[in-house]
Amino acid sequence: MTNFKAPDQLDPDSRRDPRSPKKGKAPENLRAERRLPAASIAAYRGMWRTFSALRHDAIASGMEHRKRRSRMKRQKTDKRLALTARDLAIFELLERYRYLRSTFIHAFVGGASETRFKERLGDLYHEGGYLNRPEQQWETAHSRYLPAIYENSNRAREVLAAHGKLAEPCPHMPYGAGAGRQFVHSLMICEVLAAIELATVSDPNLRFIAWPEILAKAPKATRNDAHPMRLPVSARLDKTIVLSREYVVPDGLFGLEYRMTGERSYRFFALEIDRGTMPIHRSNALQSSFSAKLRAYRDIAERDVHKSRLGIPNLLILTVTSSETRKDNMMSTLSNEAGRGAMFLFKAVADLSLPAGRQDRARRVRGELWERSGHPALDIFSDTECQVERDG
DNA sequence: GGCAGCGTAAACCTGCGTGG
DNA sequence: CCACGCAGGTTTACGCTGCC
Repeated sequence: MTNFKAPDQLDPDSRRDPRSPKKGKAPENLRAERRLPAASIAAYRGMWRTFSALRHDAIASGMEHRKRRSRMKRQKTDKRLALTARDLAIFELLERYRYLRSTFIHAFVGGASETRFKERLGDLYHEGGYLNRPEQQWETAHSRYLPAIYENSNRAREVLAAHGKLAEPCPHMPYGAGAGRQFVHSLMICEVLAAIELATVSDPNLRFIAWPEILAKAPKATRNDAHPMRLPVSARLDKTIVLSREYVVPDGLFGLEYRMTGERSYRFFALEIDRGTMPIHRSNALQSSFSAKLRAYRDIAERDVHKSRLGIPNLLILTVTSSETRKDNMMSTLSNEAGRGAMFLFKAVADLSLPAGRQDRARRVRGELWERSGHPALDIFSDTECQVERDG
């Protein structure tokens, strides 16, 4: 049986190191949760054994040595599980980023020991069933050597709902049918966005602006739209090019707030993840291609769609590709077309699914500058060249 | 009421075994 | 081959009981 604490019984201070002195007393409700009727204690005194003691006895007597559980299949051992505030933080994080590896989750919600943290994730998966390990992750060749990928189960969502913390799912990570086929793509969106957000959390001069905040400040018509992230494109871009697409939906949309100087400045970004599946060029402009997408974004910028539709002052397009060659091809495509080259930023990121060794995956995104065609490379974490905007 | 002792729980650690 | 699971151990906090 899991020992699930009711919403009002969570220890708000459970993330602290218990060895460090705690200021004040524990909340009354927590103490109430731990209290047992005196009669029960008297009845059980002397024969009441802890779970771990029982487990030690079982092993000592040679009755049963517990086999290592499969990482791919849920297997309960009836270990007690009391949810903590940190567990809720994990659930909240996984509502924002549908798929994240254990190392990313640890980087966000903390804990002195990553090993111990992974064990906790294992408990939330095996014992509580609060987390899932999506099966698609085991299909890739190196998956066994990589930190496990987690997502929330419905049970985690029920807990969040009980605490009034269940937010709307992010539109680029839909929970609907068919989302499974987009697993690798969705994972890459999550990892790139999470790496960028992680790069900001340790820097007091930076603040990550997530999609819900952008949407909350968008014009009313957009907020009421069933597909607010759709950015409408002109049907006819010029006399010769007609695009089939009526809108572009970025893989991700986020902002960065810079506080390096007294004034706050902002940049907003549309993220495009390219896994090499879409052709860069196509002779037929009606078919989807990377260059058609670039034209669509250029059209959006020229008509200030980002301002009218989302209420954001600027928009840069980040394209993350899987190889240097492909990135170079994309950038040369761009150089053949005049104007607005400064808004397109490129970075080739080595496959995030491959073993990273000692290298921090997050640093691969933060580490280098973003390249531009015909313009100097840009550090998106620095406010140079950044438009200064008043807050709000 | 105050305090010591005990039990429980939840953090932490290192070291080693092992599934796929 | 590597992350994860597990064993064994420590530290800290807190509630309960019994004693003074």
